[in-house]
Amino acid sequence: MEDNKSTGTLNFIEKIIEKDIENNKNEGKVVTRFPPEPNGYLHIGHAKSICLNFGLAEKYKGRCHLRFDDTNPAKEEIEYIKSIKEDVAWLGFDWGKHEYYASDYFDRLYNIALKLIKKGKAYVDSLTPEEIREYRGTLTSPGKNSPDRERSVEENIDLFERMKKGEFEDGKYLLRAKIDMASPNLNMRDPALYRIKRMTHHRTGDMWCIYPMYDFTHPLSDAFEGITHSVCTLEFEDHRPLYEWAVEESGEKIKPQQIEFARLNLNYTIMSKRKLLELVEKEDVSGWDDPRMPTISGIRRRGYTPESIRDFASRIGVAKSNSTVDFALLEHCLREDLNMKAQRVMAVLDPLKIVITNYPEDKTEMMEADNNPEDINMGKRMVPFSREVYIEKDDFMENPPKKYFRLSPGKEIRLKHAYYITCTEIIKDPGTGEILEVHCTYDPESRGGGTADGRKVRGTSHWVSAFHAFEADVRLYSHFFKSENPGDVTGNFRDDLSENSLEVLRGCKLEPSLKEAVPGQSFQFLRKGYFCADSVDSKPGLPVFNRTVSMRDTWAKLQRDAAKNKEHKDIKSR
RNA sequence: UGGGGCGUCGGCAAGUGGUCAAGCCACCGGUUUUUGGUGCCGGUAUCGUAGGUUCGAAUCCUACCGCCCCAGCCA
Repeated sequence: MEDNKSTGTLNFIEKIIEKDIENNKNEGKVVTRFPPEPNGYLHIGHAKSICLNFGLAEKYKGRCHLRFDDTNPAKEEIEYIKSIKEDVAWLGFDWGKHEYYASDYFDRLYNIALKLIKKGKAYVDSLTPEEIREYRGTLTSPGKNSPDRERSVEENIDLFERMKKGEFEDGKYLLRAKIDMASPNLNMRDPALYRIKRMTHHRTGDMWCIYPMYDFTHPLSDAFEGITHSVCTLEFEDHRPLYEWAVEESGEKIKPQQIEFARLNLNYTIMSKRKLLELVEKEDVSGWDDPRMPTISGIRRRGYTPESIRDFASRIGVAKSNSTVDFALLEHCLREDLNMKAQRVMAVLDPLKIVITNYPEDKTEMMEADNNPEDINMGKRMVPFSREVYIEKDDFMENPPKKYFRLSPGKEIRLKHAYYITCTEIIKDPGTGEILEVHCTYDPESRGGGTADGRKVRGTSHWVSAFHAFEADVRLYSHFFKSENPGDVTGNFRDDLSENSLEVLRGCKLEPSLKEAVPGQSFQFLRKGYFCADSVDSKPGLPVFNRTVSMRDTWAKLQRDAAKNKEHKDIKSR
């Protein structure tokens, strides 16, 4: 991971590594790994871990392995492997030839298990799952030894081999480590090493009837690959003694060191694969890549950039305290990145027609517009202007409040890159009173958006020529959950699903250049936010846009605060 | 009542005995602005609590308090 952006201070893992390098531990090598289980899509929390592990390898000139922890055929699928690889690569990391599968180690793992049995460090247990639980004891009382604990080595070997051959039904026997049933650490009370699961594995097929447990597989896989620093999340802290036991007993040369850090929590977001799967299965979302999902594929489709995610990861830091990061930080990182990169473009999402009465009816002018004022190298483009244009409905008010400097009767505003216009008349539906269109006059001297007399025009609106506009759907996304900590109150996170996290706007008026938008391409819709052509639903010449994030909007915020204050006053005066 | 962790500004997070307790996000002011965007300037903590050690402690010691994780043949 990059240094903490401004200060270059090291996080606690970097400190450990630098000390290890100083002491020439592992000959100064740094090898990390990202070890997903292929049973779901990666999410932003995984991104933190990916950036950490690959970042560490980059920083210390080592390498980072991508290893699929595929020891449980009941939950894992090929589809997930594909998506995981895509997501890691999209984030900008390259594992090169170091793509591994725990299932590739099944033979070696089996042999080490045999070795443990021969050393008297493992035994085959015939207790039922219920009995095992009873024998384990509780948090405050020690467990007791299984009657099978002193089974002879010969008998253990025989039974284990027959487990492998598939002679027994699932659950009949279990290979357990012989450690200490009285350990205050429950993980050390003779943990399971191998269970019988007569099930087809997505990679090894029907070759195996027994599968190794995580606590056995993980440390040994690390050791096999020469991992020096095995970085995982806090909940594995208790497993560390077992991790070290396994590495030690295996006799492998490299002794990887497990280091735990706090996983990412984000407010307004859930980060559990189980819960995300539930959203997919119950069709609360369109799929794993629904733009509201915190999955990497979801935020990618939403329009987030890999750079912004990496920046986010570097800013949140790495530590051991359980913490919840403010979603606003993620949005900030995104805006900062897109501000420099996204082409500016004009799109009217909620159109109101403006007729410029003193502008020739059949005239079209091409107005020159900056593609990005932050980067002149992005050049300019020409935008057609004509007698009738659309502006946003909320850029006009018949009876404006104080400090409203958009269009209103008698007021003059600037149409960005075009002309000053002054409101002269409001045309309403005689029946409903609804505003149908607004008539204005323009100042021909203000072409391009300024005048020689230098008069100040405070309001500037974006616009689209009615004649040249093309229509498209735009999707507005907002927080998926209405509470910061979904499920906090009722215990069910789905109760906090926001009912308006997706708003589809039909027939938005877009400037013609947008017709050519490429799926996945990001734009700044001037004054509205950053939008991205949807990579699934866009068709050639007919893009659909997703709002990635809105612009910061101090005016809207002022309005909200004012409304809130009024509400409070109303309540008080009652 | 067992074991393992964690407690520094509203949210992250530096700091590991010695000038004013970094920085970022958020928030609040001001300024610039052909995006009420961006940029720029400024503002906002005495470190879970209570004792102790010391000339001096967020940093050391003691005792409390609070929060998280662990009793899958899941990872």
